[in-house]
Amino acid sequence: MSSDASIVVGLNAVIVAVTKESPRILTMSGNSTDPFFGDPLWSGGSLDLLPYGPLDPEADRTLELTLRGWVRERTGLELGYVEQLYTFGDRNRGPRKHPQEVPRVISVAYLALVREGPPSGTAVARWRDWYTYFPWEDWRDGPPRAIAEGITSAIQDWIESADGDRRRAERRERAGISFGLEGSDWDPDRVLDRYEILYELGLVTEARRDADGEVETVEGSAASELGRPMDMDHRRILATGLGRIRGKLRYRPVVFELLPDTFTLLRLQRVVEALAGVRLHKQNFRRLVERGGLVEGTGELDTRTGGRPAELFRFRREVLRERRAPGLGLPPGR
Amino acid sequence: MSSDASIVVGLNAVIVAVTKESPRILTMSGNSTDPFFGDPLWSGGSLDLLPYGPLDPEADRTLELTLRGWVRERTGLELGYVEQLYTFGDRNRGPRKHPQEVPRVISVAYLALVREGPPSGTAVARWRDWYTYFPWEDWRDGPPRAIAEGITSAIQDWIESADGDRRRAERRERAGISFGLEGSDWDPDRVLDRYEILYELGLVTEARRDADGEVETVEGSAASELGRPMDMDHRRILATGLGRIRGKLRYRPVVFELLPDTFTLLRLQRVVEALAGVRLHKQNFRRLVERGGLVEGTGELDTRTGGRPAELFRFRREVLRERRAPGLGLPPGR
DNA sequence: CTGTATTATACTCATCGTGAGCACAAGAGG
DNA sequence: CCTCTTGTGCTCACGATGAGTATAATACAG
Repeated sequence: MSSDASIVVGLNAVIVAVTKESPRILTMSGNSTDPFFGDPLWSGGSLDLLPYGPLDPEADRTLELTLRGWVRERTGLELGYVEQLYTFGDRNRGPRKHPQEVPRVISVAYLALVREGPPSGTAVARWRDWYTYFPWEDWRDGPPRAIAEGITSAIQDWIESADGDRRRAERRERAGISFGLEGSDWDPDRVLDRYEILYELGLVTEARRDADGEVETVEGSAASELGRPMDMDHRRILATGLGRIRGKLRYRPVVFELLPDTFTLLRLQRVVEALAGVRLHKQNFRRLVERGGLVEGTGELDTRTGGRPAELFRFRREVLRERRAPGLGLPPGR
Repeated sequence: MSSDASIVVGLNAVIVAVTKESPRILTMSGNSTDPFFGDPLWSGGSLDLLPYGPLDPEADRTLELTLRGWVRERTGLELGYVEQLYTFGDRNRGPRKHPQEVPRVISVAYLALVREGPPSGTAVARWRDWYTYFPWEDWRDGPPRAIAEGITSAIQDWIESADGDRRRAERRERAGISFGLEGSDWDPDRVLDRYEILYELGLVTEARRDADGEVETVEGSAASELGRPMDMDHRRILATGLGRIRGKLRYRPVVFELLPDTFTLLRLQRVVEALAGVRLHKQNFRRLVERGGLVEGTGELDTRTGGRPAELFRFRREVLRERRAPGLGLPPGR
């Protein structure tokens, strides 16, 4: 039963780190012919890819161990927090080049957090700021240009162009919830919803590629594109990961996986803001984090702050036992 | 790459309904030779199973549609809310009967909610109260007997029997968080954590089965067992589903998928309590639900309440746009 | 060595959500 | 008519949260 050879199972990884105030993910260029990572037989060509590894049925006992193993081997990175993200198994994921020749691909995607460090292993991988792929998700310096120029009006057109009042209302509601229009707040977690709407609107390259057959985006061309595209459905996977980590921040102390052992409170805040794509109130953030028992001061000070020296803090692991949902950041909204 | 025939991909479903105050899941008896559901070639034998269906690579476009399709076909049920739960792919899932002959099985598990109704299709399926499988999870009438008689003391023994202070402290912490001992609250969501500890303790049948080779549990025997066992790792999958739905209740209005169009507030509360396994404060629940805009009254009254007639309410879908996390129930704790 | 910029940290205040209860309303059944 | 049962409105205390003011401690320019 279903041991048909036309099913392929692989693992994908969204590997996140934060450098300074920039959230980064590990990607590989599609041109690489890395024999282990990638090798996208049925992919589009030169576009970016998420790290990919096939599943060896004889290999490690668990999927997670398999993932940790090949990431270590190929990049030298030791993954900290790892969680399963989602399993993608729909047909027609990616360009419809030779639909009939393409096997059914089941990708089990994982989200992983690492402390920053250069990729050092055998793979051709590099860190990129994730807002390169999702420029409309970064609200730290006010509404992103992508939103102001184009997205909002494109959405209005899309709403107006629906057939009938009912469909129009549906679109209005959906867009409103996702993009925080008409009374709704902009919810940082809804990354996937937003990407999918933009896909439907044909505003991301992948949409046209999947529809028209093939659009080889040369580096630098299509300057008007919304964000850097990825191969296959990897940007969708990335959107899923981004949304997941933003949600997780609220109720699990996962940020600390991205930070060194000790850090100032501002550093912590900047990392949270980088992930959330939103600015936070400094004093309240401090209160939340200290009074919530998430951190404890080491007596030491960091003098490289530029102003008054800041105390260095460390994560209090005990908090896991004490509080139910020891997360932080991300205002709950209305 | 990995199109090896020794990988098998299938779908599992945790299908939930609530009858009166009893949360139920759809299970099948392992003895059935249903040609579609089940047919557990490498399973243990007579134990209960979750609905299972192989993945046909040629079939439906998405995994979720495949699932909806075969559930409709075999049980006549139209699934409401469906979400992907987790993908299980570890080796050695289930009895080690013939380890070498067993293919690597990747199971994509889904959580689905339905309004109650008898299974009517071609499959040999039946509803069971899920606390049959997890008797220690039902705190609606105070601490469950399973906790009082046995579990607590077994955990104490387990903690004491660890090698060294460090390991002892680790076990104490882990058990404390999971079972709400020593200052921690009992968190309804941690269903999987608890099941895994009981598994490690050897208190659930599956643990001994997996270790010893084979323990065929005859109906009625092993009265001292903690809960009704299931085949393979299906009880683990079920625990995952139970935990997920409890967590989801907090921030998504999923309960309404289990209720008829109109209902009294007490009915709603009972359903939430059934899922959460915890009693809630009536007046506050009412306030939460009404002032949160989750429901709206229809003028009608239900006179079959036993006391004063209660107003019938309906779910307000608009709430999805208005509030960020329109969930309910489950006290946040400490 | 003085002022200014920059960051760190303490404290206040209004508001709102939530846990816990009291009180009363409106039916059914003896 | 009394009592039981369920439904519904309201209060009160407390803690979490959003927003802002004030002050401390450093670097650096002039």
